[in-house]
Amino acid sequence: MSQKTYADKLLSDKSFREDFEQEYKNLGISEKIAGLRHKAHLTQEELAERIHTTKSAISRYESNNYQGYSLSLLQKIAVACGADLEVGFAFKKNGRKAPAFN
Amino acid sequence: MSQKTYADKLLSDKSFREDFEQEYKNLGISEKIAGLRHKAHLTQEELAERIHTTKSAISRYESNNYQGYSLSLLQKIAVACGADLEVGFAFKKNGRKAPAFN
DNA sequence: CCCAAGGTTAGCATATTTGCTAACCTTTGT
DNA sequence: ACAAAGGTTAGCAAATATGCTAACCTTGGG
Repeated sequence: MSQKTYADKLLSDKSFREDFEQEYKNLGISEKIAGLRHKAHLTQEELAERIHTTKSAISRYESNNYQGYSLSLLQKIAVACGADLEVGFAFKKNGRKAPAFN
Repeated sequence: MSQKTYADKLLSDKSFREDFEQEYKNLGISEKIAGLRHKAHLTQEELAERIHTTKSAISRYESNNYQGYSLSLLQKIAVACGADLEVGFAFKKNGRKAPAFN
């Protein structure tokens, strides 16, 4: 069906993902978006329709080196996938793992 | 598609969606930013200097009806206050669960 | 081999955010 | 009363994100 996208690879190959997250200081957003979309069983085009944009915009958001995320668009994506967007600040604690979202 | 998902409900039930969007219009970000800044013992002006902007921009971000948050600026604020920015998606459970951040 | 589905990318006009200045308000201390 | 600190707001140019079209790539099925 679909080609194996970067986000797909990130989702399926755990060690690849860990390397990726160390190397790039992304917040991992792109992978989270792709993961959320897949859980909602939507294609990029279907998600795009729900938030009144086009599949190219979704692809851009799921691309690994994108920097321009806005909370408003992230929230539209969340709602369209039946989820909540959660945003918060956390002080680093020694050795403690970051809160798990999903 | 095959089944009526939660997202479908959000999309088809207008009043439900409006309530949802109203409630989560501004995720409480402004309060979280101000709280983080206070925990870091910084004034708006001091925080502004650290991220190379001005106090008016910080005030705008802490104002309760602002809509234009970008992840990049939120992350700068987090780092300047010695914290991490956490972003994630969570599927809704029954009732309202308080976000587990700080 | 073709074709279609799903995804990616480039390039552009428009919309929105950002940084900035300058003014203003409120509180606190002297 | 005055001054200063901390915060708010308006208004603007510049920077950046968004929506869009149109092309392209890759994979799987017939």
